[in-house]
Amino acid sequence: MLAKSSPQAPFAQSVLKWYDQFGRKHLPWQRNKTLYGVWLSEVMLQQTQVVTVIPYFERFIKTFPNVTELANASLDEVLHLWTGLGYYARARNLHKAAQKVRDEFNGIFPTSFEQVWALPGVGRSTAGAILSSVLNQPYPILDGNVKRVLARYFSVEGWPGEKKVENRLWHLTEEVTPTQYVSDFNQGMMDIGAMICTRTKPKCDLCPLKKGCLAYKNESWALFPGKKPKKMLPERETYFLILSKNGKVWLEQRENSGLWGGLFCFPQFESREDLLTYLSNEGISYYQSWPSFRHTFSHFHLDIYPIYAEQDNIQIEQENRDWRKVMEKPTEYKPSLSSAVKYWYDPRNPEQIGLAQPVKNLLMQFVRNHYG
DNA sequence: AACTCGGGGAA
DNA sequence: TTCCCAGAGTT
Repeated sequence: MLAKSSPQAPFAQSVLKWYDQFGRKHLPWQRNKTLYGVWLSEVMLQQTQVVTVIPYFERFIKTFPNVTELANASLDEVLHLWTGLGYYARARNLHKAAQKVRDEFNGIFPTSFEQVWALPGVGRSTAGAILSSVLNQPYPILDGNVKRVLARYFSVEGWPGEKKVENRLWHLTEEVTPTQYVSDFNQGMMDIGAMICTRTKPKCDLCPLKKGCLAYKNESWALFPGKKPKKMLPERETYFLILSKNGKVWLEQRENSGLWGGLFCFPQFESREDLLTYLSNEGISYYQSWPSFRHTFSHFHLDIYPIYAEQDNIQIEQENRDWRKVMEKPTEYKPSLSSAVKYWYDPRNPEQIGLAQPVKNLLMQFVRNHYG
């Protein structure tokens, strides 16, 4: 649980000395450190690179200067600011945690490890990162950087996704983390992982830890950490209906869990036939297929087939359009999402809502075609 | 223990 | 293309 090493131990001392000279000390969340700001940055940085996070962090801090303002915002506004960052459960948990701090801690961010760990979206590593960074509390961390540094230094075999390997790495980071100067040490470990002990072509000649590093000694950095067993990503397909009405577009809000949870999306159909049947039943006969594209998630490929249709000025347009015959079989329309909220989105006057990245891109395409 | 959850940078 | 990133929650 707690750090164990002496600050004078060679490992800790090497990291601390290197950090003093070369470490990163001016990232946006490192100036005027607060528990709120560092918590926000740590959640954003989960599975997300620093350069990607920076603009999102700046917007969040500007919009929500403190945890209470974040708690009092609507979830839609939070998701709107999170749009494009991915892993949207982080945003939902962030909002929930802010309300917990507001309601249970009187708006004061908690300072005990157990209380911070109990916040939604905060695991052991993130809790340790927050409290060590801001308050210098002696908790070790274990993110992707630290895993890579330790796996190489100690030649830890196996993929860190396996529980056994992860437990071994947690034990090692406890052993190596000093009981003092933990803030600088943890930041130093992450900086070494990000700047020196990189995934490919590590700069071992510049590494303060090369003296005791087993991978350096054996020239085996490429073997650590062990790789995730790769498997074929399944392929799925979906048909987006981009239905225009008086310059607005029909969106549905997805349910608050699962993929793109809480975000707004075009109505989806499992097949082209289903979509065209719906249009037919609505008396909409003009449509056009937009170019399909592939959107890849962490666990499957999604081939998206956008179909654009409009239902304004139908009678007038009727004569100038290249009409197509669509299916006439009457079928009940089943919403693609059971608890979906129907919503007419005005791209000229957009509400503060969350949009999945491909939806956002298609809406930009719509605006260019329709207005521009 | 295995699965679910995004999007993008880098090679 | 493939890998993986300041991981956590659910089943």
